[in-house]
Amino acid sequence: MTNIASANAIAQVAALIGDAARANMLAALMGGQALAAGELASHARVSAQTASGHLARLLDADLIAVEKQGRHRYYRLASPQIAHALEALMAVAAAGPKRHRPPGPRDEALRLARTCYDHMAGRLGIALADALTGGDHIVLADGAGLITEGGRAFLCDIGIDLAGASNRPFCRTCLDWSERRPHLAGHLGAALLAHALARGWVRRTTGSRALAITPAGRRGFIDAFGLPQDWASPSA
Amino acid sequence: MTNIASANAIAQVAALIGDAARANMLAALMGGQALAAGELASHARVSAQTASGHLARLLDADLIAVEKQGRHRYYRLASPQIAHALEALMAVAAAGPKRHRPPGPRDEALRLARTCYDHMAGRLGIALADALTGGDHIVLADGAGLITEGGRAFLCDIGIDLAGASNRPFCRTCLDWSERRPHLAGHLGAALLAHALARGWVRRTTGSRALAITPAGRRGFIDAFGLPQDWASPSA
DNA sequence: CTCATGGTTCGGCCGGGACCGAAGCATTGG
DNA sequence: CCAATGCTTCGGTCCCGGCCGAACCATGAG
Repeated sequence: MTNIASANAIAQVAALIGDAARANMLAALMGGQALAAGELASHARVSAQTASGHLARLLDADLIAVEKQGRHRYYRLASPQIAHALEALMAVAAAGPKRHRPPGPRDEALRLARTCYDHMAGRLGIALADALTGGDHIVLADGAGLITEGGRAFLCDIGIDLAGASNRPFCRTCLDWSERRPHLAGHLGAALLAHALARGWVRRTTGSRALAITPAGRRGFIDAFGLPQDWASPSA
Repeated sequence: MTNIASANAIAQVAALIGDAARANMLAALMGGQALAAGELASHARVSAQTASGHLARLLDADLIAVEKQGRHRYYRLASPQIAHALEALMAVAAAGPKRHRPPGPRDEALRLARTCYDHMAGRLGIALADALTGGDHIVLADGAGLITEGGRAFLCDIGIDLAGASNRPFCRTCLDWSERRPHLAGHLGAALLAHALARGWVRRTTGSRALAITPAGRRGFIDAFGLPQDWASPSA
């Protein structure tokens, strides 16, 4: 008898994620921004009442959190742990049944650059991970990585301060579902996205997880991180 | 419109895990050993027919794999990715709703030492992680870690060969659900368990994930890894 | 105050799927 | 060849839970 209580707890969480409407809502929230109930309803393609019911259940289970603002209610993922679990499920789903695997996002903009919870994904995310790895600034293991001493200095020069992270790099990897290769997540991934947004290298787009790369970004990423000139071209 | 195809794929996987009977089966398989259909049925407390149906669905989705042997059919998790996803869900479930959280395993033997898929968990797993971290043999980040040069030599001396892992440490952490602290998983974790089993330091117990620590193990762990004398006493 | 908008609650409908009894295959042993 | 064991397939029941229409609150605007 392995502990059946914990198995049942897993089942409850998984059952919540295991509904198409709720999964679509959670996937939308993986974009990293808080979304209003109505937006989530349209993402999931269900009516407002139905969405409300789903959101109440997700809220009750602490999978999401809510913030009231005027007559809107903005929902977001309750914790990075939730995002991590969704990523792991995504990896399983992508690797699993070969028959009906989604051929990745149709939208070219999404393949190029998008947000993934709180960091960058798509070819941009992968190019950054490759560049940092190639420059010996980070070392990637399976599922995670560490920042080297040189890498810490390098990032500090660029202007990315890994606050207080004396010996705790907070660097994780996340399997990119369009490119099937790992990109940077975790604390470092979030810091990179914040930095790129602050410098105006990328802009969020409304209604999509796609990131728009500005002209300054085209130069900035190449100059600062040493990305190859042709990093934006499809598939490595 | 974020990609709804991938969200639906997640939903299908999560829905499979999100049933109490199937979750219990998968949790049992997290012990790392292949189990026969009948054993899984009793773990899940359902009839053989019901279990068979569940197993067929899990098999169809490539969450588990089967090996026929005589008139038995032994099922196991299809990949470490599956185990990883289950771990992540377990972490969410444990951190989630405060009301009905399972107070951890009642069984003292499980709290002391048990298998977690292919590595060691419980106070033993945590003590090993702490000792290796304290000795600067590994460095843990959130969710992963790297082996230092000294650590590689140290492990090699003990007799643990990290075959071909030149610069790829294959070292992950896994949140221990009884102790709420990370223990070692990944390639290194599996190697440690294999080593302990080979030396006769621990033995698998039938019908449970608990690991029995032999007298040789009591000495071996302390001598080889420098565990504190009182590592087995409850909570650090 | 009154209306419009965003969101939630209530009630009833309905389908998917979990469950078990019974029967049907395979494999091993006598 | 027959019996026992382990597992799967079939058929039928039943209930959980997703869905929407309608009505009900809350907030902000005129």
